[in-house]
Amino acid sequence: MSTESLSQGARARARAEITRTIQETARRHLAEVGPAALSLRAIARDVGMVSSAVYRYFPSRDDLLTALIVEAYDEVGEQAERADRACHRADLGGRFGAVCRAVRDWALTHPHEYALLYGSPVPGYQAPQTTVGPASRVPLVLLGIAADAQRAGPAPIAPAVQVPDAERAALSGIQVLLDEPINDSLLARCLQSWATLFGHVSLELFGHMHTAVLDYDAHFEHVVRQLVADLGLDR
Amino acid sequence: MSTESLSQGARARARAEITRTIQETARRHLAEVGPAALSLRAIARDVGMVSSAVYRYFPSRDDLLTALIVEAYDEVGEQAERADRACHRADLGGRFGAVCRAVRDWALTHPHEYALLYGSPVPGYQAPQTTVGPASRVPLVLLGIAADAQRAGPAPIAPAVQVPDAERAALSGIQVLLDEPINDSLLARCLQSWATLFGHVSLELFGHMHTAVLDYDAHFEHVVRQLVADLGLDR
DNA sequence: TGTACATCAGTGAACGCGCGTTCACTGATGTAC
DNA sequence: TGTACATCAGTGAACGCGCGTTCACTGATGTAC
Repeated sequence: MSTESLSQGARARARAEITRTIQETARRHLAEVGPAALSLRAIARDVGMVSSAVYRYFPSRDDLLTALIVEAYDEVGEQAERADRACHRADLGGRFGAVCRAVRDWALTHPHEYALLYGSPVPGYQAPQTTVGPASRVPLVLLGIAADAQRAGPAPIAPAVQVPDAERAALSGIQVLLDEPINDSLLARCLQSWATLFGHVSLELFGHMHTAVLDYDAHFEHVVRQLVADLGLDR
Repeated sequence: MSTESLSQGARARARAEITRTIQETARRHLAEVGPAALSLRAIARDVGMVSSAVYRYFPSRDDLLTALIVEAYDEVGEQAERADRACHRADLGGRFGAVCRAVRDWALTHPHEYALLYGSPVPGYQAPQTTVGPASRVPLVLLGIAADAQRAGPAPIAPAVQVPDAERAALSGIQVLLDEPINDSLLARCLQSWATLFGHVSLELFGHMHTAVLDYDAHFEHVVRQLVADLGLDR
């Protein structure tokens, strides 16, 4: 008998397991039909319950959605963190590229989940505070690389436009989240690369590069290399 | 009597007018409830018809959606073109910035339309060939600026990463669409800026910059200025 | 250790709603002679 | 110019479907004495 079952009792254990089953089934449905067509009734049917029984586990459809969103954010976040960790700390360009690739790979293998997180907001759904932490994992990985770059000393960084006061102020909200402040020019570049990364993935995944770009992989690789150069990470 | 009414006859004229009314009503609904909640029945109700009557004008919900998509693409496209035209031809940086601002402004004032075009694909909907032309208006404006930049002669362009053969090949699909080829390095940068632009707008509009970036306008302006510099348009 | 009671998972029916699409039909508008 | 016929817009009912959520209830599992 595991500690878990000892500490929980059979009822609580069953409850946890069924909650998990429902969420896994929901996740499978999400992957197959997408966020818009996700149906509590269909999930219940698939689990083998009557639809009203699901309410014992999730108070509403939105709560189930929240669970899925958090799970998905955690998944991309972890992929990104793992990719970062697998690189030598000093290989800043390698780390940045690995993170970008991890995000894109996850998106390509989980298109509907990606759309749930980064596509159109689900109508009527208001994301609760719970999602904020998981949602910031990927950005934090990118910022971590920027922080290490700064710590490594001034780089032959690509000529960056001067940061005006307005932008400095706009970025101060991020600065307070960081252990030590990042020079604004690098921080701005970092945010810009964040937009480029997700912009590229969204345009690709949502079909806007169709017929124009012939080889998505090659183009993405090139863009990443260019971003590394622009961030001054290729030393 | 207008030429239109003469050449068309009363029935055809009425038909055109009602078709327009339906589409305008649909557009209003789209702006209010978003693509996912768009309902043919609700539109018909609002127009003052029975739902089945709409089928005299649009063979299916998807055809109505296509009309809205084309209309929206044409709208952003025209805004972008107009913004470009309003600048001095030689002011390449100014033109690029104006186009970026036009796209973002349109997105901010038409969030649901933006989501329809650049957000998650509508489930079950397959965009027909008709949308391709209107969809490429914005990219073509950006490419036009790049072409003019090239025509203006070599620029003190920001150090660009060398374009490998794979990327060159990936971009050849765009080259054939252009009047005269653009140097691959600039073309790659141009596509990258396209991703940054739409990435920024999507992240902003879909709520991912919340609490992190404090002043969206200021940050966007800075990113645009940086893009102009990276593209070598600030001469 | 055994019994009485409380807790809780799951049922099944119902509420109230909405959707896209089809089809036979009516009645007005246009067309051809 | 007037009449017969064809075209076509719009109606209203129906098909068949699905959804999220509530609620009174049953019966099994746990808890306290």
